[in-house]
Amino acid sequence: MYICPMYSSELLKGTLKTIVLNLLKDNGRMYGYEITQRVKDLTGEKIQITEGALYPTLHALESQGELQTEEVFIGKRVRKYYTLTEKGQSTAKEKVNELVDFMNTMKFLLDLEPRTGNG
Amino acid sequence: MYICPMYSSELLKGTLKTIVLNLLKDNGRMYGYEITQRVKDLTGEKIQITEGALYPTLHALESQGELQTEEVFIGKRVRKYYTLTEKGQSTAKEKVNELVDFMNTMKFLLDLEPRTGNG
DNA sequence: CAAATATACATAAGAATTTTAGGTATACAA
DNA sequence: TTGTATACCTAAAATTCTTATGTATATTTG
Repeated sequence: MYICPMYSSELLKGTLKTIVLNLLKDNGRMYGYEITQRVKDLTGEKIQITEGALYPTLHALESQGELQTEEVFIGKRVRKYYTLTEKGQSTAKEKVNELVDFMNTMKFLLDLEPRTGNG
Repeated sequence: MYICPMYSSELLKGTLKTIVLNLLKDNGRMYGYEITQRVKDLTGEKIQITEGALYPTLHALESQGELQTEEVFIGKRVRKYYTLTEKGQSTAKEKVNELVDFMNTMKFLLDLEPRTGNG
């Protein structure tokens, strides 16, 4: 039984930074691959962040001073852990508030009844 | 007193078709400029659809058979009214369902408490 | 132990969508 | 008559993501 189609990918656009910042806010520190798997697991595979989108985003957030990195060796492999900077913490809150506000606005816009008798 | 900043435009990405289809579903028929003004009014200027984004989207939806047009002269000016085709009506419902589902998934993803004691 | 899969990083070409910036023209208000 | 609103349109550039590819180590499976 096939249940969970992914969303048509357009919807995800613009939410990636918010997702990343918020996951790091809740989880302290995470590495890239872990983020992709966590999002996949938590959403029942409905949202799948591709590495081609994630890694450039992580690099951008780092260069903007939102994230800082810490490299840890796991055997012979390097794993790059990301944590929020102070700036990143406030940005995370702003982004989440903005997204919640946006979603409420969208619901209002979409749930509207046909306007009869008031316009 | 300045209250209502627009959303950082990234969030809007991917929602334009859904907004257009749903407005037409609720309002029967509308023309392009009307859509921009309606969205602006209904959202307190938080969401502003630019004409550069809207018109190409309307043309695309029409060429995909989601919309049909009707030209009406207002004085010397042509006004292009858009209405949903049958295909457009079912697409509108699908798109709205998809967006609502997506927003619920996002809220779940963002409202998560730090996971302590279960991993 | 060989092969396949999973982990883990990364970049780059191309696609899709939007912004920004223009263009045209009529209608109306100051 | 000058500015603003209405009403359509297009195109270059920017943004963001997908798809495809590359590299390498670790683990599982036959």
